[in-house]
Amino acid sequence: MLTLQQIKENPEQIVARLAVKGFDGKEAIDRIITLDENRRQLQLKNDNAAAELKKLAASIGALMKAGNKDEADKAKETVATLKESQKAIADELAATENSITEILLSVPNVPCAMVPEGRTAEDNVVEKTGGPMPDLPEDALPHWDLAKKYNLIDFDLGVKITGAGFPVYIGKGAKLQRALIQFFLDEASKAGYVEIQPPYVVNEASGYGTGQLPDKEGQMYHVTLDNLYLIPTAEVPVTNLYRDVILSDDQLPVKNCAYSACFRREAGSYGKDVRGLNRLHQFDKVEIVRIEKPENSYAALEEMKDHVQGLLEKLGLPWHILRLCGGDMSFTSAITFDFEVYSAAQKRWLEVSSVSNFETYQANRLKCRYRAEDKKTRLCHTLNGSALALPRIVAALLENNQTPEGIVVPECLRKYTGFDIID
RNA sequence: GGAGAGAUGGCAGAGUGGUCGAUUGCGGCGGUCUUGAAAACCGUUGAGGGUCACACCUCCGGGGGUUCGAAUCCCUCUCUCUCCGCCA
Repeated sequence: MLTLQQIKENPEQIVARLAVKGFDGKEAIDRIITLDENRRQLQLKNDNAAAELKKLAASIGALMKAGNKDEADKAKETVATLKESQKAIADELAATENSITEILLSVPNVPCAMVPEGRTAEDNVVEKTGGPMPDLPEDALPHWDLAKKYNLIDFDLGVKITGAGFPVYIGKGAKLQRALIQFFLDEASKAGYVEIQPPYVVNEASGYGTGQLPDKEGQMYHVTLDNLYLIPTAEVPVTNLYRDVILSDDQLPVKNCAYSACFRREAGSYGKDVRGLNRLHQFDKVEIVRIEKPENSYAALEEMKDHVQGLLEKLGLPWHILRLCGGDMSFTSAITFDFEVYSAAQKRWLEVSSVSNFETYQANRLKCRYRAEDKKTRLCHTLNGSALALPRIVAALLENNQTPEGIVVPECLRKYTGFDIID
């Protein structure tokens, strides 16, 4: 969530920037400012009353010790009335604070200055394109047919044992998965990311920390018996490692990577978007997470983009980078770049990575701070990105690399798969 | 699943109703000494709100209660640890 400080510093600018996201924040921001003024007054009243009560309690203690019971009893009476009025103030203060938090939670992050205006995915800006565009024959097969032809993935078996969206990878299909995971992790390590193996199940507090709760509750699998949630991305456990933490100078920047299976209910998805590997309830992903000082976060973002681009280049896939417009960005992001690869048989672009800077929005909820040079605590900037999500990479690899002889495995993966071709 | 113990500042660990936001040790920071370092010694060192800055207020796992007064007593929830059982 946004900080009160941010809002108070420049409310007009915040409202103007929120409009880029298609969010009308005028009312909320005005209300927050009013409530905050109110809060400070109540705080002052409350503090004074509390101070008075403390003094009285101490004096009663002294009177009792001195054996002056009458005086003490008299003082007790004053305390009783004062206490009642203090309680009323305290309640009002608490209510005001709750209202402020509630409104703050409903206001999305402010897009940074580089975010283009726009409402939908149509308005995203193609920033950069690369990779070899394959020239496939007309009868090229989509990946779901290839998966069947070479017995790599069995969607029906997944349905049998679990349900739609839970594919079973078999033989070279399974090995290809493992190879990609290993490749992505090794590349991340080379780039200086410390590998983390997190739990795949998190508690409620972690869900709130990264903002999946309360808004996106329906998107996570919930283990009701133990009130735990299956992670939708490793971002959740990894970022929450730094919840309620004050990082020292030598701990920054934090660069973590993590492989995890990801679980998403994807309530409301349908149609061609969910065919084959395009959208799954369980998939594999290597995530990179960074925690940075504010002044470094945009340089870090560029570094992350370069890293992801490098992966796609090594895999030899046609890619482009989209700078998401305000309307297509997530609630919590200040800026997001999506990477898409071209899946040549489906003849469509598939999103394989999303790299975002959350600035202090996520850190504020997480209470992830660092000790600045002036010894004060400041909120960190948090960033994350997929590097990369497997299913659509697999879809594109299968489709783009199909030949009459079989599916050619990219050079960079061969030492992990142990084979050059799927036939 | 059964039985028990516990949750206090970066860590360890005191504190069982009255200046306790909290003894002490370790760690961190600053200094003295030293060519430098170590050791020793001295000082300093939680977070949030509030203020121009002070003052002041809140926080001893969460919530509620008793009391003039609670880290300390009561209720409740959550979590952790130990032993037994089961098990990768």
